[in-house]
Amino acid sequence: MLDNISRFRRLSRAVTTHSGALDTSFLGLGRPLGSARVLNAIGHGKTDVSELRDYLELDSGLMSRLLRGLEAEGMITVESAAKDTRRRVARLTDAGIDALQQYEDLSNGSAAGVLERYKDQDSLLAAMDLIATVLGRDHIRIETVDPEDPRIEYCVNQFYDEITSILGITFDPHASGKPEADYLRPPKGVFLLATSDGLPIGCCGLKGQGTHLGEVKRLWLSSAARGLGLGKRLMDEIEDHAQKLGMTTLQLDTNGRLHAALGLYRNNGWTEIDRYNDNPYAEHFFEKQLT
Amino acid sequence: MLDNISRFRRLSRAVTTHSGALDTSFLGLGRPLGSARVLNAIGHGKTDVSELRDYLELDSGLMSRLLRGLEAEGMITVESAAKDTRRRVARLTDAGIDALQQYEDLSNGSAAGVLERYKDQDSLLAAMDLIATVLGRDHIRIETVDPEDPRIEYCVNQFYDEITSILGITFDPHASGKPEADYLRPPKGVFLLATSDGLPIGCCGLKGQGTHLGEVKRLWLSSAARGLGLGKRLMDEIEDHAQKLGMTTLQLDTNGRLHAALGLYRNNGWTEIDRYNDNPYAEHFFEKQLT
DNA sequence: ATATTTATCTGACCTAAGTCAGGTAAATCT
DNA sequence: AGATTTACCTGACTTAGGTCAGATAAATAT
Repeated sequence: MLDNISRFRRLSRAVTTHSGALDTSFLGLGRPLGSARVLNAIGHGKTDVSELRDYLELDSGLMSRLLRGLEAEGMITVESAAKDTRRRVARLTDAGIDALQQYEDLSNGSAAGVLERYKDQDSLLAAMDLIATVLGRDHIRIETVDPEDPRIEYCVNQFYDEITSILGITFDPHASGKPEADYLRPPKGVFLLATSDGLPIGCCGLKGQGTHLGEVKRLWLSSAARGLGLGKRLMDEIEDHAQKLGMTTLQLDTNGRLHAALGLYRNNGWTEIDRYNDNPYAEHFFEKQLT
Repeated sequence: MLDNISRFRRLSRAVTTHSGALDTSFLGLGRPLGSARVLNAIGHGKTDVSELRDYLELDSGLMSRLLRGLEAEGMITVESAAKDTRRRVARLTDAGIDALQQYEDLSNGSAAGVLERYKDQDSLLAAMDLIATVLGRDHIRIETVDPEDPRIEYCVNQFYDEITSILGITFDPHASGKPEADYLRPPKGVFLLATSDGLPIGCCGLKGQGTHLGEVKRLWLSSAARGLGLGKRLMDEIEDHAQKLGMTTLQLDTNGRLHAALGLYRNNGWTEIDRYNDNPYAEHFFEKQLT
């Protein structure tokens, strides 16, 4: 009925109308939007003036004037940094903290209003994650993190949930040989986390023993991140890290019902080998020589 | 990991960044955003100056100056209306039509870029439809339309597709007794269409024979419109129309696997009755007395 | 016919937002 | 130590966007 592009524009309209209404209510607090942005940024930990300028993409002159304005209002104080007295650091006063809270209340209220009124929040949130991730696909970050980082815990739990539902069984992580964190962090291994504007959308671990042999573990992609080539990006980075760690051969196991994963391995230089462990959930075993 | 409200705000950021980029490229055509909005509005049929003012919510002074600017640029001409010479009507010149086309190209290109780069367009579009519909839930319109309206055809095809996939069979609309359009339009019956910002999201037909007995047919809700109480709204309006058409009893048939529909009927005063037709796909039959 | 209303325009004025060219003082390089 | 760079500030200026109080002329009401 509506063509695809109209449907996209319909989303844009809905969201911008919604956040336009939010801007208007922000203005209701009697402070121009520019000052409000600065106040909010300071409240969210951007305290260095240079950091603020960078984050908000403002000219230094304009930035300076906005800070003077907030200072005159008694919302913030600005002091020179101890280390480098050229740098200046902004801090919220008590009045500033109150004002920030008003903004938070407004914006939470407006977001929460939509969410609370809708019955099936999970699918609504999943739809939001998908769209935000696809729109921001060029800004997906991959970083190395500690295997015990809470974001990794989140990813791995998602991973177990999916395996449980796909395999239709109660999956016991310990039965598949839960890798110990020490083997997944330098100097033996590494853990990669992919995020899109703060949301964890994928991970992959490389388990090592200090030998030439490494094992790829816990490759997971959020449903919001499928079809963006992120699986390949993660695997490529894992291989780079493996080489830097002195590995020459990588192995992994997987289940035949994880079609996307099987395709990824087969198309990227992995060859199927015989079973090399007793993981009851694994059916397929792969190996790749690093050159 | 991220709380729900952060996930919502993440979507807002992604969309507004995206349309902010569009605004910036609009500015690349060397015309301020305000003039661009006026030009686009005129191009989309808002030709009366008062209509433009109303639509764009601009002060008459500002409107006037923007029109003078576009006139000086040679994009539009403004003439007095024939009927009421106080009213003025704007019209695009050939140069204006060209300029409008540039804006259209930009905005189509930017939407199309996102869509084309993503493999699973259908689920992306479905996610967009869901969010736009939920955000715009207070602006859902229900109107009576002709049963042969192309938008109804679209809805009914969706309806058949869903039945086919839910029942796991090749559904033959004729076998379920395709109702003839004449029985679904005044004076015998009626057809309702629900739209959200132009997108058809639901429909319901009332089939009549000019007697006291009516039949509810083809109640369909887009997956984007579930959980918004739209099913009940449609049924309530159908009952109102039925009473105005002199009906006292309504009937309908449905399949047991359409759980949401069964729940809707059971919770809204319908009572299950014996089979009243030979529709092979129907398993449950309901009746409601109008008081 | 006169008074009132309506549709638009004009001029004067305002604010938010942003640019740009220096200026100052501290930090860093050579 | 002197030159250069960095971080921030100030003043002068511009543009977009918008408000408000009339002015004008046509349409409508009495």
